Amino acid sequence: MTAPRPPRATARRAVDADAEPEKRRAILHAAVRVFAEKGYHGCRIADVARAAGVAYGLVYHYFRNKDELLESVFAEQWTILINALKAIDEGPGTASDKIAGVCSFVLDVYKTAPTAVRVLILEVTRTPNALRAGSTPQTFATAVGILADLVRRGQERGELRSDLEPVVAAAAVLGALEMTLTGLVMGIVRPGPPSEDEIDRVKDQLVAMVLAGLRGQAR
Amino acid sequence: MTAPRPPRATARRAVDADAEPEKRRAILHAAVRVFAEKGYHGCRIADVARAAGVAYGLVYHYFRNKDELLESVFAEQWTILINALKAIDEGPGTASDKIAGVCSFVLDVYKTAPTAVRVLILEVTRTPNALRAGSTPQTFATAVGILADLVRRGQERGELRSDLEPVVAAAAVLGALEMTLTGLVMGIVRPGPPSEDEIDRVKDQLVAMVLAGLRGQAR
Amino acid sequence: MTAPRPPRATARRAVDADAEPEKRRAILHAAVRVFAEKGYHGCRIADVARAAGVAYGLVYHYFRNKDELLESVFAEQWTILINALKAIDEGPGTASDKIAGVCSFVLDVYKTAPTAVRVLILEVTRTPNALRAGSTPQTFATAVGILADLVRRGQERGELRSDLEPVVAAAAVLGALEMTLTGLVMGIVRPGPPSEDEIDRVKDQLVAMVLAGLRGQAR
Amino acid sequence: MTAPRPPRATARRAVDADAEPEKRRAILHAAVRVFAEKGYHGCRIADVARAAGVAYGLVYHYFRNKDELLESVFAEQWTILINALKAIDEGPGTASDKIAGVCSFVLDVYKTAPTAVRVLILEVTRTPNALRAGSTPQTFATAVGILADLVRRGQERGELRSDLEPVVAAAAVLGALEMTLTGLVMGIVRPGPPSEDEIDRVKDQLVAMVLAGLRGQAR
DNA sequence: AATGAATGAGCTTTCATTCAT
DNA sequence: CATGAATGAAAGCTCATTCAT
Repeated sequence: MTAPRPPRATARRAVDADAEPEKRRAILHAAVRVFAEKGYHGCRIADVARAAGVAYGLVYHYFRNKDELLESVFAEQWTILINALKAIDEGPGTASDKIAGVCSFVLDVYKTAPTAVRVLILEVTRTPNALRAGSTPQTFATAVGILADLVRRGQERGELRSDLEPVVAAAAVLGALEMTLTGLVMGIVRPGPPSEDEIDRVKDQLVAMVLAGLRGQAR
Repeated sequence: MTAPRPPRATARRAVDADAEPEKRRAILHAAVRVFAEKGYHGCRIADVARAAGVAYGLVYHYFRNKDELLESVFAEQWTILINALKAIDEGPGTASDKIAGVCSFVLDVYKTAPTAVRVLILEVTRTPNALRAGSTPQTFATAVGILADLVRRGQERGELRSDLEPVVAAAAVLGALEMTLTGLVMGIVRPGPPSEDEIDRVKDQLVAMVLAGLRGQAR
Repeated sequence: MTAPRPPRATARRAVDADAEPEKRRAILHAAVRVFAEKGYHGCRIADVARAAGVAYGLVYHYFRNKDELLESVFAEQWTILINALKAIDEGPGTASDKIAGVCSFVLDVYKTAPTAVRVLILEVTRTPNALRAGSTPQTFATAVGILADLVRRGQERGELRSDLEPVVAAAAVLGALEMTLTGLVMGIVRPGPPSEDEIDRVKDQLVAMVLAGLRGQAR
Repeated sequence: MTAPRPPRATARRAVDADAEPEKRRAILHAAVRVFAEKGYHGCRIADVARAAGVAYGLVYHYFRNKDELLESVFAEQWTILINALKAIDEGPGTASDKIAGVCSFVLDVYKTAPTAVRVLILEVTRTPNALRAGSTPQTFATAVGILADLVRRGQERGELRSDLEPVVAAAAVLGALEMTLTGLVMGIVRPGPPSEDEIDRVKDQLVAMVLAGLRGQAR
């Protein structure tokens, strides 16, 4: 999930000066879980603290208030996604490969960390304005932007149809991805939590559909 | 305190017996606006009452509680959408025509009632479970179901590619529609509120993309 | 205490449109008591509500928050004092009479409403800045100003010594009044709550001292 | 983390054994400032630590708790005042001289340490009971007592009028002193922080007024 | 001696809901 | 029908105090 960092020269001192305190991490992770479970307003600080196994007040030691905590949750999740998008973008392959890669990435992460993905994708656009002001809108735009660039270059190389505005195409792809996920999560595709196989099958269909949509038929 | 009002000239009362009271409508409409503006939890009864220009308590005269009010909002909006989908579904034309019709319908409604559309589409999956139990989940499933049927018949008639599960395809189409809308609303496609022309342009691109995706590659 | 309003033509309807709600008054009065008893920070909203015999939330129905409540307490008390000062100022008598009248007024009110006086006099200058910004500083200045005017006119008429700046003299008089009261309240003059006789005796001494100070000896 | 400091050249340490640690002083001084600025309840331990430039926990190393810290602040300030009063009391001169001396002392100290004086004089009577139990009430009474003694001896020597109870007179003098100071501090006498000259001018007027008040009219 | 993370009781504030008029 | 005052549970936030290092 996190890009592989270059190994340290010296292995000692895992805890360095600017390292993030362990409990801060615990709180952040707990927040993701609780948030995913209960949504923005259902997510009580007390719940987060309990889930993280820390005292109530410690949350306020690390985060100014509830909004800042949840902003941090978003920021972190988006950072992960955006880094992944960038890595895919800068990697090898055709535009089609990369778009397929994006779909795969999201659905693969979903397999291992469904709650995180739910938070990331489902809650983005429905958070209160106050929060959005913090970080989300730009980050959302950034994610769309990366995808749009990808589409644009595919168009320039004649790989993708050129009668679509890149941003529009990017948004549509992201939306298809999100709602498919939602359908999976909500048990609309098939009741109950989806199996890995099922996720893969859906992934293939999604990729096929998306690519066909972006290439368009010659007719 | 309240001055006695002059009695009505005509005995309309009997006729209005089962008509929806004007103030109930006002409350419902206000709820849509406030809900769209602030989201589920940010939407306070006091806000709705103020926006509707009625007294606080009247909301509780017409609705048992907040959840019932918001359920009603959803129910109303979904009913409109589902009726439209059914009408399109049952109307004439190929599956492609109908899918294009759905996209057109949603984006056209958006032109005249953007907030309502936002509520309808954006808030569906993020409302508390309590609410979903009420009406939303089924309705959401219903909408997806209609679209899926449409896809299925298209496949049976050889019009659409048959390597996609209808529900998956339906979800993807709905998602593409929703996120494109979101992009428009959030000013990601172009800053500022979109013009009608712009919405139409986006609509054409969306339809082209979606149909290509559902038909498969020309190869 | 409140200036007598012109009697209404019709005696009915004691509760008119702009009348202050009874419970609001109850809360305000309770606030004075609790505030006097426990000071600014010791004064909990819960205490005030209980003392007023109303529900917790009602306090917030009438006052935006704690600060606004306490500001109102101040404003009310000061209004009473300032009105009394003005009445004395505009009444008949020499400057000496009026100054004696002011001392008498304060100590007399103290006899009947000791807590109110304590709040008014003791807490004025020690309230957090936030509160002062609200109302107190101007009002305090106003009270001093009225006294200073009184002194000035006494000087102009040759009744009081003219080698004192009116504001300085006014502040000193007010201070002597306050601290004497404090001494009485804190049992420094004599242990236990002071009797009415005692208050009168102290009053006489105070007046004698203050007037002598403001007249100065010719020597 | 803290770099090792060079050892002292001279073995002063033994001598300093019972000396007050430098950081303790820093905390105490910081407490005076913060306390003066924000009042008892507005004064947070964190603020004091920050103002003193020491770690949070160190405050608790030197003081058992917040109350003890603030008691120490009071105790220190009052000790200074009471010592000065005693020195003046036991020194040479008439009662009038001594009373003038007290006024001068307070206003002179105010010139060099305005915040300390404010704390000392302004906060005395408004601190929570808990604190008073510690030290303040007695000390306050002590200060008044010394002044009262001074007045009594002046009366016995026929220097001051004898129709005043010494405690009452003492309280009034202290009050006049305090409120004049307050007026100065709050910019009621003249806007902005007072100049030294201004303080001196006010002092002369105050002394003249107080002495006239205590001597009574020659009649 | 010195540090600052960690704790949790206590208070303020919000807001859905009720109810008397 | 209509009103809005009244209620109180629930949640956010603060800050004195403790403790491991």
